[in-house]
Amino acid sequence: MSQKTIYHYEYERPALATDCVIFGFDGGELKLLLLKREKEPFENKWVLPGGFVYMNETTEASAKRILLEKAGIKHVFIEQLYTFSKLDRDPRERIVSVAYFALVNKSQYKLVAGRDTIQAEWHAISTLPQLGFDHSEIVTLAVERLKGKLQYQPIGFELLDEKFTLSQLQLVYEAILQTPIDKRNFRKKIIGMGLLKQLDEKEKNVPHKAAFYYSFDNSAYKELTKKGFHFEL
Amino acid sequence: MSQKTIYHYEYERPALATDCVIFGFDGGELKLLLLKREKEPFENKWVLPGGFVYMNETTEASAKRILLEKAGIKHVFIEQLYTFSKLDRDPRERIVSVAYFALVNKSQYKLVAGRDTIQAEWHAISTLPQLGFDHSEIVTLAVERLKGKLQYQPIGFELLDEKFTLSQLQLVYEAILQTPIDKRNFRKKIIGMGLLKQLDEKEKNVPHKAAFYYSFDNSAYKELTKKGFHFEL
DNA sequence: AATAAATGTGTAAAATTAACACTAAGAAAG
DNA sequence: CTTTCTTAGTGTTAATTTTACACATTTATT
Repeated sequence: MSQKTIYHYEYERPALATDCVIFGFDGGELKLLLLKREKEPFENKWVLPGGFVYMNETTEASAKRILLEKAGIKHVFIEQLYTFSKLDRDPRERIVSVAYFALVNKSQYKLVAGRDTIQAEWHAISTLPQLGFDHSEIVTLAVERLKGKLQYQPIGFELLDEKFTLSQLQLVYEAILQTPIDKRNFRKKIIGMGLLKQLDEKEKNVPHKAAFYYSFDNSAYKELTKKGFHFEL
Repeated sequence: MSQKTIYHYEYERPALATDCVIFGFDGGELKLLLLKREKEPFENKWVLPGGFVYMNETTEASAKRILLEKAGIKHVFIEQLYTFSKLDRDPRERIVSVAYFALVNKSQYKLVAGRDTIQAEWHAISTLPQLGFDHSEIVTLAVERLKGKLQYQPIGFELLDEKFTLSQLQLVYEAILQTPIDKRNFRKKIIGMGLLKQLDEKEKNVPHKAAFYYSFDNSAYKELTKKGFHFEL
């Protein structure tokens, strides 16, 4: 039924792939979604979700497809990170990989344990296992980029529910920037920007004073951006 | 003598190339090195220097090779910019391109007019001609990135001679950031960082008071960086 | 009713940034 | 050789931003 087609080129070509660094946040910690490889090379090692780029898709489309196919994740913040091209980064053949990083509201995605019989798990950034290929390098760069980005783009809440408390948001910043932040100063600054809407709703069933929920006001952000505003924590 | 080898793959592969955005600075203006195409597609249009990635080189090595082959430029600041992968960015076939940007001391390089009989010319950023392929998009991103980078990494002098005056440096900042800067505040700040060595030498043959030359103190920068210092204009 | 836990709030000191103008040096022109 | 032109070099003050810091409030639990 399926006839094998072979493609010919006058010059040798590296294969082109994408890899995804998927960040989540939980219990005050930054996490990473990893897959366990079930084949050589790096059998039983943890790796980033990745795959080859199809001829009819951009690298970004490819990354999004991989997010969906390998982790069931869609409609999330995603951005190109860097292109990795060391000659021996894959022992099988020359593969150049365009890496992307994504910010996910972890609680919204139940891991489809066993999808494609691949094991997928969230790992705390601080206790990552050894990774296959050059994926440690990719992760290191992604974490750096995330740190930088967090400070001059409002992306912290991409890791949270649509409604979040200011304390939750502060925890995100503290976990990623790896530094304690003064509560009053944080609130003053972040509220002062006018990017958050305070909702009428409060937390429920918490064993202490309930906090108000906030949500990111995207239209306000767009307006301000148009006027030359630029976010900075 | 040369037998044509054909490479075949089980799956179709995009071709992989690099393109270089080469910045120079001159007469108070930011400039870009462009080549004039002499073949279809985009015959007689200006484009960025670029070429295919060889199997035995990383994309960065490829970009550096292109810098040298097409512009005679070597040993300069170069950094990966972004990977462009729109399906139709090249009308001939699918080519994914990893773009790099380089900062060059323009006065050090006489343009080898006619190398490969290709016309190479510096164009002011403010008056660029229409570019072939998706190169306008690449340039736009490169300029943005340069603006951002300039403010939190000491790279301004990459565009100048090894010895430069503070006024020259200020001009670089003003041209790229597109904003006037107060002379006294600029000097205070940049000198206060301790990254510049004042030399004994002064300008010569200027029709006014001669300015001292300075040079970037790389070892001081490394030391400071180790101690957690981070540059910010 | 008391306890425990996290929310929410303002002020003062310190540090940084922004604004601003004149003298000094050197070459060129008369 | 005097004047003119051009750019170098330099400090202070006000305004703004950032940092540091503590207690009363609310809610669930015991």
